[in-house]
Amino acid sequence: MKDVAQHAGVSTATVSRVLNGHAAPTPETRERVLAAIEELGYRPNALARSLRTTSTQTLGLVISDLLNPFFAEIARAVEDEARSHGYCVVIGNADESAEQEATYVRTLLDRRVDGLLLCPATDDPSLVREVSAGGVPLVLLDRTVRGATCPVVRADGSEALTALARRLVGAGHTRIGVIAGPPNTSTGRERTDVLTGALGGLAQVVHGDFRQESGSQAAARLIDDGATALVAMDNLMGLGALGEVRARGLQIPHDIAFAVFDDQPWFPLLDPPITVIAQPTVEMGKAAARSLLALIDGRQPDDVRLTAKLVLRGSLGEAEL
Amino acid sequence: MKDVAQHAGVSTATVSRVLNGHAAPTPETRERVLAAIEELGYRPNALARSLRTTSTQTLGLVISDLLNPFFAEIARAVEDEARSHGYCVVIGNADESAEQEATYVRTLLDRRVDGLLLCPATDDPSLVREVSAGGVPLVLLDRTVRGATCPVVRADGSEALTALARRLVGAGHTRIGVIAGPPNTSTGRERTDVLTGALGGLAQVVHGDFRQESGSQAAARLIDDGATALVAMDNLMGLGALGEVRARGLQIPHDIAFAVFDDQPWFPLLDPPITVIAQPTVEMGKAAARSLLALIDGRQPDDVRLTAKLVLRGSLGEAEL
DNA sequence: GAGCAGTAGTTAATCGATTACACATGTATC
DNA sequence: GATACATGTGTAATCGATTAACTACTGCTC
Repeated sequence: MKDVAQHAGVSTATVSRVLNGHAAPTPETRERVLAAIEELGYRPNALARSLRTTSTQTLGLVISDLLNPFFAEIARAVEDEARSHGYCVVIGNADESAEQEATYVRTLLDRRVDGLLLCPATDDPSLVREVSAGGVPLVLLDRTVRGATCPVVRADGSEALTALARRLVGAGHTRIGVIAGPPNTSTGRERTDVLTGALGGLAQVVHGDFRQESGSQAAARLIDDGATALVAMDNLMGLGALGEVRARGLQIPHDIAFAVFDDQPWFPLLDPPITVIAQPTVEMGKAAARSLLALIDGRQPDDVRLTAKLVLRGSLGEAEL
Repeated sequence: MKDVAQHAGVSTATVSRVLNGHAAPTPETRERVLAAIEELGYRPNALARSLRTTSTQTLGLVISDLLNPFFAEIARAVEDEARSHGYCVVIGNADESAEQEATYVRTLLDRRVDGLLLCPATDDPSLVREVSAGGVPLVLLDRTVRGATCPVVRADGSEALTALARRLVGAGHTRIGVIAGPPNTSTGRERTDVLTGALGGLAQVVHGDFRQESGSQAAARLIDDGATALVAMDNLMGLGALGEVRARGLQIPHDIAFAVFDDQPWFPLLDPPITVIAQPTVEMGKAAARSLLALIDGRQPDDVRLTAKLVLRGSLGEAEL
């Protein structure tokens, strides 16, 4: 910057004003400065700028698993929305581990992100409290924690799950296997509660960990126990469960009905196409980013609850008639 | 930091020394400083530290599309490897647009990442030159550019493609549709060249853009032109093409043989399971991160070429006998 | 022509860390 | 007892920007 100033025959203050569009420099000075910048190929040091202004124009996003297309889509949406407002997004991968999540959150805070989006790995509120205590704007995404005091953006699957339950019961299923998420996550618990509630006593629940492998194992147990229908509570466990169904040579929907919470582009390609509860992922990501930006702006955004929808495709068999 | 120093009755220099494990402070002073840090809940400002040390312990990764599971997996692997060496990764989404790619690269440079991993959207070397001119360590991943002067990490699919071609020809296919990547990407061009070369005059090539939609369109044209086999050059175009095949009610492999470059966890679940050329994505990501860290370390890593493998699963029909 | 307002630009403090150098103290050597 | 050397800590410059406070100049009014 000093070089640029010297080159243009002005002070660094003037260069800074040109750079930030401040209300001072003569058009003529402006030109000279811009020419010098161009000539020297100068680029301002964002670190120094941020140190001085205490604003990094960066949002932190900590998610459970980048490999989960659900989160990848969310990340993508957050990023799009943030960029359109001049913000960058730094993504942290917590790998469904509370410990790694905490590490990442702290790293992002140390780097002074202007705000944080968090998909909490567990519903333990201590990390959230820590962030809030630091005064950093925080929005929870997809999942919440006990006694959350910050805005939350999530999808509401109650209606869809109830509708799904009604169909399964109506079709005469009496042993319905539910491959649930971990009970210490809000989504894991709530989805399962709603579904099992709506199924009356017909549900058999096995908990997985939102990963593929746990899906196959849970499916194996449930099938062994005589389930005639399977509902997986997220797409990765759904993938695992499908693998198990295939491995056993069972036909969907003839031998077993099948549904998944979360849609994926390839579900329609299976034979039969898989019935799902689709979450508005892109909307969730965008809404969360908007809430966070509002918070950074000093406004107080409301919680956002978007609706997940049941999409019938055929894998439930007669339940879809 | 000043507060901590005051609290512990020492100077900021000593606090800094304790923080960085420097070879000076007395165990007793150390304790006092650590106690003060604990008590005040002090966390060092990474921006200030980076400004002073000119090291951010951060790598930049610019990829074409986070929603493409291939890149998501790479991102994940890069991140793992980087973290295990104490580095963070900032991911930028170029969306297959050269312009957005350039914007992102510059943003990352402005933030003074210690090094950059780039999956270039086109084979135009100007951006790479710009980065190199800035003296920032750079490694290319998956794709290269014309006359690249930096380390490149990629997968070599020649053998696999040749083997695939041999099988298709051997099975008597005479109109083989190739859904190719954009000709201005190194992977798009090379894979297509190898395959069409190996197919003699039997290939019909339609170029897509590595996205799902272009895959369906290309498939539609090729099927209209009488193709009896389809090979998609990446997983997203493969997904699109599969959709088109299904939409037309064609049976794989009876009506049409099908193969995709890139594996996906759900390919084995289709009926029949899809034959693919699998790239060692995790290895690619890790290798790239390692190369970049070596470069940052002042060493000169060699290019890395990993081998992609043909995985036969049944979607080629008699070509697999 | 003195006084005042307005404009363009400079000087220097500041953000929060790191680190070269200086200094004080204690120990070993002759 | 003087000299040398090691050790632990403090002082202050520095990284590269922003910006409040100040100065210099121009032009206008009375």
